[in-house]
Amino acid sequence: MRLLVIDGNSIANRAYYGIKLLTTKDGQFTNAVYGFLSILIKLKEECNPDAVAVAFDLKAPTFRHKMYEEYKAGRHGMPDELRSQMPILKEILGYLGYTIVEKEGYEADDILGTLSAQAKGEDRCFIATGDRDSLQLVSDNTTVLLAATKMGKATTVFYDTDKLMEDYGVSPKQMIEIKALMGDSSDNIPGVAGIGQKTAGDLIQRFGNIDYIYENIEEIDIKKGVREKLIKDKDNAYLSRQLGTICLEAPVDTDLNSYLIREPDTYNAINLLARLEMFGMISKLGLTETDIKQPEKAEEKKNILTLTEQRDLPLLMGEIRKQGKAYFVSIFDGDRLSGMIFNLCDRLELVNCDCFDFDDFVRDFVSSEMEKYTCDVKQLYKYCMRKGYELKNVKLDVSLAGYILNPSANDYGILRLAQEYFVVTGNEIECTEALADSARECDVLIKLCDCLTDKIAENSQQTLLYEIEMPLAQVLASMETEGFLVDRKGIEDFSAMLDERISSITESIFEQTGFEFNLNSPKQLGVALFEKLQIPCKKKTKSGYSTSADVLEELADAYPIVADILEYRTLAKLKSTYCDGLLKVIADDGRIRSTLNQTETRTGRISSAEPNLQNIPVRSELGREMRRFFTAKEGCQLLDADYSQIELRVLAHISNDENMINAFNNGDDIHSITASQVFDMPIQLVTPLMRSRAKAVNFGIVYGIGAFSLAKDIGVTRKEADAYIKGYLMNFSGVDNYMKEVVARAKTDGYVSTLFGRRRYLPEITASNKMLVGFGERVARNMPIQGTAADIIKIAMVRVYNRLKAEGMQSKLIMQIHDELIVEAPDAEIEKASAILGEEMQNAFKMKVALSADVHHGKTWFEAKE
DNA sequence: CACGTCACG
DNA sequence: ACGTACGTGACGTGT
Repeated sequence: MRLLVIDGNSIANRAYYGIKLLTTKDGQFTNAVYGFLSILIKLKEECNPDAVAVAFDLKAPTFRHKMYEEYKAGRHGMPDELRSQMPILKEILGYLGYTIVEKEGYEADDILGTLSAQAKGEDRCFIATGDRDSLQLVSDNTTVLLAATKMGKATTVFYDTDKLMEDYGVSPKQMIEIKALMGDSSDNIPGVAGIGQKTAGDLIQRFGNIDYIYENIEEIDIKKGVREKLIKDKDNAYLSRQLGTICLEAPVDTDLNSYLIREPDTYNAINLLARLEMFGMISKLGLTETDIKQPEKAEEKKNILTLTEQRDLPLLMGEIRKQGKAYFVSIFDGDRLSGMIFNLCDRLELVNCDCFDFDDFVRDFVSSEMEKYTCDVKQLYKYCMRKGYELKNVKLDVSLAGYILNPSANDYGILRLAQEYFVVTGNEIECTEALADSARECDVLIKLCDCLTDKIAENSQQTLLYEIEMPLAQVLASMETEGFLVDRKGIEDFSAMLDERISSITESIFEQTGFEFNLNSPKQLGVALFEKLQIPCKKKTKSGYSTSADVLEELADAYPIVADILEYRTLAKLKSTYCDGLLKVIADDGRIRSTLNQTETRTGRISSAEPNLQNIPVRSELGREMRRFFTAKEGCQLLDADYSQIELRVLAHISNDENMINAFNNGDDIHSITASQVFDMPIQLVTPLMRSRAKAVNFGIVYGIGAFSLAKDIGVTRKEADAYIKGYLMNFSGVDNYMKEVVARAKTDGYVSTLFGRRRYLPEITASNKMLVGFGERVARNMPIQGTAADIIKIAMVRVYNRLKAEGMQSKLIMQIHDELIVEAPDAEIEKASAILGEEMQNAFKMKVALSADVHHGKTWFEAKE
């Protein structure tokens, strides 16, 4: 028999500290469980055991150990975030078929020792632990697997007697002798004061054990100081040996047959893992839903995927219509719709467009009034737009519903959502491998829709889902389809110009250093600047010197080379990301089509990717030039409208701060007003410096503020920054109250929400890690503001899109940059479209302060930004 | 694939 | 004593 004995506490500890904190959305920490299971999978592969015992500490708090516990509680005690995971870990291990061993008054170590001693006659015994204490248990047939984390990757080192001799130069038994001398602070074993690992190892290698050492203490060849220390702590050495010897006779079940791996309880295991939101782990552990023996399931439903023949399409359409609601998934192969699967309750029906032409069917289906329930509807909207079909009456996109219910996930696919919301059907589907996932998606779709619809109603998030996100999907589809026309030649020329400037600045830099290196490597740059050139280093990162712009800027005046490097960075960024990056993605028609993600951000904003058009340079003069290459097509102009101070206006509204509301309603410049109030002087006397500091304070408030960071940002002392914040919160007491309230609510509810009910869960806000709590609090202060602003511009987008369409105009919304919308409008429509844009943005939502949006137009984005 | 850096709101 | 503003995405290096 091959026996694997795991030190449960030690491995859980390694897992907990080796993996960043993870939580489910309702706040249950899961990282230790996740890490433990990952290690377990690896161990099983490496050891191929027949029997597994997982040992846990269960120590009675005796007097001696009480001190030890208290000591541990102060320094290395088990944090609550880990403690809460232990029962769950034990539960899942049980379901997976492993036996847990624990005994009142004994540590896991003792159980490892006892079972390994018991396994003497067996083929092999493996002990898995993170703790070097157990190395004394190594024997001819007992191998200790030491789990360690190197560079964030879990590694195991196999210790047999040879390896032990190689690393420590001693036998397993002698490990105890070493410990007797060096002690172990984490286990409260005193050892001999002043003797560390090095000396202890050396002594035992030379003399074998402490008995010999003490019997011959005067004769043996050791340094005087060492001899004195040994004599002084002789009692401690013997006590330590006793304490450090692992018990081999713990009263646990020693019949190794009791630890044979059992058949897993798949049903409970999967359900628990799903509750822990560890969906990937289910398959990693080799559990599959079809394995589930569903105890309480009465109906023996078996879904069969049938292929619709061309001639049966009208029949299928009739059947869907009869059902009233169409539940379907679309299968895309790139931009091509390669098939659709419909859920007809008693079976799944595949319409495979590779077999025949089904354009007519698709057109009839999408443009029918049938209620449609599906997933990733933006993709289908885009397909329909390209084909010139109208997609009507989409009732639900489960991805969007999932995102509204919890925006912190990374995957909003049907199968993951089904697991998250316990929609497990276990139906077997007969179909080919290629279609398996789509078929399973379609299979769970009805139940998932019902479940998510209920949850949305429970949370009162109907408006958000049905009035904002669902209609927005179509708007985004249209924007993605339109794309943004760019001037390829312009970018190419700009790129060539940058190239020349980069060459010359590179040359100049290497002339100054006297040697060449890779300027793009922060590592090499750090070495060059701070070692070879001896420039004083201001800040370090975990992997070396920091060479970020804020550090370099401080050095730029004193060292011309640093200024050159900053310029190089600017030019290199412009060239690689903005010139070369964009040139790569220009379509044949000269337009760039970015993907606008609707389920990406935790605040409700949309994000833009491949390429990201939401971060085209604007702040620097040279970078801003890029915007000259984003243009309107022949006969059109770009309209650019941006909200003025939308986040601060939102803050004024939701905090109901009279002072701030009045400032906005008077049409005052908010940063100047803030300055005049924080610095307590008439607005006419506010200097530009004061205004800019006040502006930073306003930003800080929106971001959740800390005096330290504000100080760093505006270059004043911490104390001054603190005074600014205090002054701010005194003057804007409504804001002060709001900030306190929102944090308190986050702590009681576990989430914060926007004016429109968009939620973000903040499980970390009740953690014991102070940094994590601090982060949670800042997010709690920021998300409702950023998120409400995001809600508002989404409403505006839907309304602008619908108005332009309803009025039969050719103007198209083509881009959104968080508080800014861009429309491409035919010259003849400029005025009307501008008016629509401005009106819809300003009227998107009525608050206690009016929303204000400025609209400008021009041939290029550069010109349209006034 | 993670990290450092930097572009935007 | 320590680390410190919110939300994103892309590029290049180096493990």
